[in-house]
Amino acid sequence: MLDDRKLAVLRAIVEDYVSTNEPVGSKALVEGHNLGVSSATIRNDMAVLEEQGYIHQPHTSAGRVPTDKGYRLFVDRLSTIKPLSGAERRAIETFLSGAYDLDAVVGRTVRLLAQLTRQVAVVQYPSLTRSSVRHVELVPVADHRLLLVLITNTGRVEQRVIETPSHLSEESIGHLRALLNTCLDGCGLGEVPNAVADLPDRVHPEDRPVTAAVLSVLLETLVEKHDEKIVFAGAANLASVDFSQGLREVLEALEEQVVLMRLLGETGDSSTVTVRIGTENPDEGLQSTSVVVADYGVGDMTLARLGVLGPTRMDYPGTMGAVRAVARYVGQILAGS
Amino acid sequence: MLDDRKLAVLRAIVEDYVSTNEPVGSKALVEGHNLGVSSATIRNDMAVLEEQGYIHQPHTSAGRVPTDKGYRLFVDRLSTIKPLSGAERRAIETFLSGAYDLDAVVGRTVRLLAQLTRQVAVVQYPSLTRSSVRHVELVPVADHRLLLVLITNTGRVEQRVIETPSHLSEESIGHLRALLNTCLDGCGLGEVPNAVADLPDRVHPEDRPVTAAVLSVLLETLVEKHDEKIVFAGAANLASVDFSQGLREVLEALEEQVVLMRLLGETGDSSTVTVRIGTENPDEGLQSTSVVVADYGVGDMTLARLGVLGPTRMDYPGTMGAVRAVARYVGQILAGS
DNA sequence: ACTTGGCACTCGGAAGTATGGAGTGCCAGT
DNA sequence: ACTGGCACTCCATACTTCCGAGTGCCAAGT
Repeated sequence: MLDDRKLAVLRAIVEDYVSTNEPVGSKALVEGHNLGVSSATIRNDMAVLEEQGYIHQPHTSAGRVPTDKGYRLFVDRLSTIKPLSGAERRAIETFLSGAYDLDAVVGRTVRLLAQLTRQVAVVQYPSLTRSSVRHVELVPVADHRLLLVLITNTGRVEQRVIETPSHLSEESIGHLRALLNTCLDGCGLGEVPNAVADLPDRVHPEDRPVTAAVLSVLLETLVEKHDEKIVFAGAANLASVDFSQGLREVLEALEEQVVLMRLLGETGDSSTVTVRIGTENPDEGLQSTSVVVADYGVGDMTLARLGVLGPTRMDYPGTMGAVRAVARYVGQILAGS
Repeated sequence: MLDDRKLAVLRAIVEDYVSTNEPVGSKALVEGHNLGVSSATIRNDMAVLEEQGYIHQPHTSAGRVPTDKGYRLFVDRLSTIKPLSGAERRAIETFLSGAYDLDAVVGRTVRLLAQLTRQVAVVQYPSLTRSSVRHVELVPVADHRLLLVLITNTGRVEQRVIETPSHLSEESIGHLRALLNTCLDGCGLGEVPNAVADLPDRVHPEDRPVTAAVLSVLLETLVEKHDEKIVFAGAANLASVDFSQGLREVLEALEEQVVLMRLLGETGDSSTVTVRIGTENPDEGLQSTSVVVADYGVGDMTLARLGVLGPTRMDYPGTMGAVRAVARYVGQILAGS
């Protein structure tokens, strides 16, 4: 259906359009990319490509612009992920290595990715559900108040204040703490409810109400924090692109946690980097943007996702390279901390 | 210099311009606000106001637009802070009361304020330096690793991992924990360095290296977190306003912690709400924006600031009302938690 | 000493009118 | 199957015109 030359033409169109932001015509193509044929031939090829829906001309007598379908083909078959330059790698390394806690890691990552790609970066915090309990701590902070601190193996720390029905002695607290930790050490967060089910029966009867209160807060915390936290950075980069009136919508979408969740959504197959182009996006306001997403994690355990959002007219190979590289580095950093 | 009628004219100009976003002419003024004089008189007044620099005409034969100086006069002498409607108050209350931890409080506050004012909201986390220690916790998480958790009376929780030079027994940890807490309970964060100065001498000699490590991390944490955390929301609201090309700059400024810090900067006098208009702003990219800032805190202790950023052409009375109200509610919420 | 109606003047913005050129589609020739 | 040539389309730009909102000023009125 599409011979090699037509594919080459499509690739050339995408590349030129991405770099110039102007519809590209047959003449420019033969000059810029030595295709070895004349502009008339190219025009014929372009006519075919247009008929198949890969490119589109804004008006008669204008050059061609890739369609979403055209970008899709380009990403799937015509481009290879571009590895980062040495300088960029070093930049990533130094930028990320100074991070001392999870917030810092995520914060730096998102800024780094935004800067590297000159687009909007989105990073999801490591999943709670897929991580496990490293430690539970109970701290009395006032007479009828306990602070519950939950530390996961991914370095995430959640804390909640518990109002206790009655006063607790240091001893009871110590006992409860010990119990909790033996029950839960290394326990996957999903299994916590089961693991603590019989706890109330194992404490001194008069401590049961307190235990129940603690457990209910603990379980609540797990449920509430189940929806993952997501941050973004680089919104300023949107301003330079000219979205046809859609800028406001894009910004609005970015501020909705739910939309961001969907945005990183299912990373389809298990390939390293997933790309969602234009109308392939679920959200209404993002129909003229593309998203490049990668999983990140420690070892072969996927913890969460990160990605980049930009106009469909985007440097896909470069962006994919940056996203992949950053995802890897973050995994390493998390593993080492 | 400026008689009452001229002030009334200025007020009318500001109000009209804010609501219509179009330069306002003498005719529109006499029609909209019953000033009791003819348009010719108004024109004379406007000429004076212009000469004094309170208003400005974009081009000959256009209406007048307030200058920064004009807005300043309006804010200082011509307007009163507009209290919120009952519905708005209730909205604030229900929206904020569901927050369970500091992150949630701040997160909800910033979104609420953005929605209420339809502008960009900025909220600073409660200051660490002005708060005090409620509890310090040491948790062993691995063989040579301790987690230090610092809980302040404002509900803020900081955690850091400590690499210890040698293994610590549960007992030593318990001892150290107890020591730390007796030393530091209720201690202002600024006084921490003094309070712990003699700690190494009070532990068992063989625990001294570990103690030193813990203390150094503790002090580090205090220093690092000294620069306050700031979040913003509502960037989408910027898109609806038309900044003369400056949108990108504004977005960039918003993403710089440092700039945000300066933005909330000195709340000049101790009045409830401070307004900084246009070129009064320190930052270059924000010369065409105004900022409305208020302190918030518990009782009469100021913890931090929050505010709103928008175009100089802004509904000052309404915005000031919203900022003041939200600041008060946040204080209440923090006091109650 | 203000205020007012009248009037000439200015100038930006909208709407209409050329014009140039980039790009196309098609066709006949190699 | 490719190429050069050619007529055609139509967007972008620049230029002109024109309308009207708004002004400043002045002379007359209170």
